[in-house]
Amino acid sequence: MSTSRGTPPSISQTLPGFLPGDLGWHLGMILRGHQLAVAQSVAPVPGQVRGYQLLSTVVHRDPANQQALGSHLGIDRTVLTYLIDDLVEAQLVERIAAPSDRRARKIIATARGEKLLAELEVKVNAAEQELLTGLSDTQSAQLAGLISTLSANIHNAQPGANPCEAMDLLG
Amino acid sequence: MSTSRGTPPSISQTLPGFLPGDLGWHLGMILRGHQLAVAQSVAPVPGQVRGYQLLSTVVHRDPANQQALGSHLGIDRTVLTYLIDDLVEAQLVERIAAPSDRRARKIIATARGEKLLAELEVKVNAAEQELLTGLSDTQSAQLAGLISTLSANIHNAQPGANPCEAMDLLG
DNA sequence: TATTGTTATACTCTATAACTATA
DNA sequence: TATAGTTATAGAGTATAACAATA
Repeated sequence: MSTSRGTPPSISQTLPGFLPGDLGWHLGMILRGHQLAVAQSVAPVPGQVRGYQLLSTVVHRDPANQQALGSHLGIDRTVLTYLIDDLVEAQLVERIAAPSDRRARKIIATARGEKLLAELEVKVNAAEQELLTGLSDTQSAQLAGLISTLSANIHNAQPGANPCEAMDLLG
Repeated sequence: MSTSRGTPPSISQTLPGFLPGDLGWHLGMILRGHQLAVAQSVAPVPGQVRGYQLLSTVVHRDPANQQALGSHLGIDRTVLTYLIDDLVEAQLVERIAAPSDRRARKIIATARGEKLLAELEVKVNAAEQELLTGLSDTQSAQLAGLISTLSANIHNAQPGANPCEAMDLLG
């Protein structure tokens, strides 16, 4: 019932006490810690971390329409509508007609939104650094590289059901 | 407004395109990928990944009572009651009187629960390995070590609001 | 008085389906 | 016919408060 040939050691066997499924447990723990750490920083934006990520994506990645934006954030389009509504009401973003498709709408940041994002990024950056206290610079860089690689792999391995496939449509 | 002195490079500066807050974005992406990857494997257990993690925790970590179990899983006690109810109904776990405290109840796995867990662990292990396809053995081991360290740091840094502080009470 | 677990209630988040306007 | 976005409804998940039993 075990792996029969000389298969590579599973992640559950690389560390003592690392059980099958613990990968998800640790990830959930870290993600909760992250959200707790940045919650105060992103409080001025509606929708907690989601709202911050939306604003950041709009400014830095310039998605062509709401679908691309929602796909990147892993948010369903029906949920995204309400979240954008809140940010529009806070005068942080606005909807404009997409240049190539009259059905679609492009989300752009207002001057106020860009200014707020710049301020929040300083705080979020500090919160993330504090979260990583205990890891050396080398370890932090290793972690950043590994999770980038892994999320890219997940992106490519599940082209049908992944939450960021539409990022190719940016611009 | 930037960091004034020679502070160590933040994780947002260690990789191109790594923005403040992207740590949470990548973690969320990987966590969703993980849950998607193991969802089919853990389907026989009520409560999805949560139910599997509960069963795994009960068998391998033997928490003293429901509070310790819920703290480890990051589940509120009011939610835990219903989740345990479902697993009890499926005859995978049962509630027994805690030896040291007549208020508390200890959750133990039934023979059926232990047998099912052993079967599911093989599948979960395979699913996690597939999720890590693209990472070398060395990289997988690095990742396992880093997220273990990081979740332990989060555990220690937030003794009041962390979800696994009660793991000291195990046994 | 504080804690463990349960229950009830309400709130949030998310998923499903129907609708419009465009392609 | 298919797609982008909106809206409404229902469902799952989560949080708050009150309660009984025990420390």
